[in-house]
Amino acid sequence: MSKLPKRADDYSAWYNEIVKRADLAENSPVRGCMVIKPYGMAIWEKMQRTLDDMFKETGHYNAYFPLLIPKSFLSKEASHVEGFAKECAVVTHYRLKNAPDGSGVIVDPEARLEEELIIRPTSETIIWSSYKNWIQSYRDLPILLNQWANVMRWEMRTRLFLRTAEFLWQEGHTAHATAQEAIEETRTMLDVYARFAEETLAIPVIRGVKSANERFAGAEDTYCIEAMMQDGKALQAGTSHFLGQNFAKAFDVKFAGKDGKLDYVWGTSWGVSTRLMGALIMAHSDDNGLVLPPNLAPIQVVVVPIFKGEDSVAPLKEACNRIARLCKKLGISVKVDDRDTQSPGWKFAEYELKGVPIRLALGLRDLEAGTVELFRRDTMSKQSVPELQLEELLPELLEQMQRTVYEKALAFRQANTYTVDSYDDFKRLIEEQPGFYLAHWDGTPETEERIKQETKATIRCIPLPGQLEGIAEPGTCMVTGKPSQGRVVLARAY
RNA sequence: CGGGAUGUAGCGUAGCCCGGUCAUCGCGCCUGGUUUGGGACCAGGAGAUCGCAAGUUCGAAUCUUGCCAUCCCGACCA
Repeated sequence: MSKLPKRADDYSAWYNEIVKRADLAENSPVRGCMVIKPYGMAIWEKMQRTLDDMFKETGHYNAYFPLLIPKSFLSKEASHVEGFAKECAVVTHYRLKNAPDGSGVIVDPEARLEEELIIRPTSETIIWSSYKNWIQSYRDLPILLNQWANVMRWEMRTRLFLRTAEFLWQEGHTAHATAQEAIEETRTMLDVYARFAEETLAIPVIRGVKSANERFAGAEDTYCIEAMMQDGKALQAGTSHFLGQNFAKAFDVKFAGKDGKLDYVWGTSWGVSTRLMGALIMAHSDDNGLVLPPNLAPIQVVVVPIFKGEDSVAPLKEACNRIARLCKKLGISVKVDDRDTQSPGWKFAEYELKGVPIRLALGLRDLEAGTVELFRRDTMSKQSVPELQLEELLPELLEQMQRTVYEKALAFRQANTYTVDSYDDFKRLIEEQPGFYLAHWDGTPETEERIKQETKATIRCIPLPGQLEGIAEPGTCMVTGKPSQGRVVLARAY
């Protein structure tokens, strides 16, 4: 097996190769759609489990709504349909038949649907059509639902995990009696996402608000978490929307308050997708392959025996199994790879490619000395440790590695974040050194559009208070010189 | 969807310009043996209607046209 492309030579080739070689996903026969392979799915499942627990802790329940949405639903909220119309797949027929000329099957023209169905690009509309039936009184509120689902957006250019036509995600949809409560929900979920990104994915994020141009179609406000990838580009890792009464009005969802007056319900929606897999890869991995934070690694410790002659097999296997039992006792996911069909060197390279955090190798020398060779993936360093110390060492080390991976990503972001005051400087610097740029902006969509046209950079977010040092002071817009309340984050983005 | 490139075995490739024993090589795969402290070695073997479809021709991987897919650059986007 040859080496991966290097990040410095061709970042996107490196990304594409790592996804395939680490056995995460591959392209399918269907344009823009991916096959998520078992190892990739195992990582996604770990993300799901952690998030799902966090949603439940914050009072949410799971539900499931249909894949297909009546076409008429989508058009009820004007800006929503405008945002999604260009990328919808449509079901028009419900039957196939044999072609008269025997060439296969064709769509039966007799079986045309009365009303065409849209494959969901997101589920606000179908969910709010149900909420209309579920909500009459303030006593029915709040409704706090989440669903794990697939959605489809007919993208022009796709990349595995980062942008696929079909992707897996979760979408939360909540309904509230007051604007205040809905806004709090929006912020709570943003916080859940930020904690998940930082504690589980080990990716530092900036919490912020989107500018009007970048807002979700149908939302009053879109909050987001923005992460930096190793090529200095930004990736939106999660969004939480305050929907105001937009969908309640579109679907006529009213409730009677304590005072007996009817009012429209306030809504939120929030989601993260398999795109997080892309974020995970691009935030941490290196030229040797994946680097997984221990909290997400399907295999946290792999144990590899190094055989030497027939007589060494039984005792080495026994020692490996002894270590595996210890790991299980400690709640560490472990795999013993005692195949004699692959050489130790092959296995080393393989598990490095797959990002297994810790590798323990042991041969006859170790058996005699009572040691194992311990390799950690994040630093690519080896040391010999007494087997008896593993019980103490492994949990400690996994925890430490989780922190190290996070700190490395944070240091990278800090090293690639710049403050800039002149638009000419910005235009030059964004070419020379990709990263986050903190600059003053006059708050108008026109200026934002101009920056985007001229530099391909966008306003990633207006950071929430306390997110970044020294950006809260007022100043003047770097483009127009008009007043600005504080600095915003600009970057080129995925 | 606009501009560019590519498509030959599971993967990476040679051949294409100058149609005709050219389907080449490496990895991987299978069998047997020797091995195992950083992607082992030797011997033997299997595997390809040269992306798909039409056309030109006595003859097409090679020339022409259309389509499909992938990658890069734009527009769009989680």
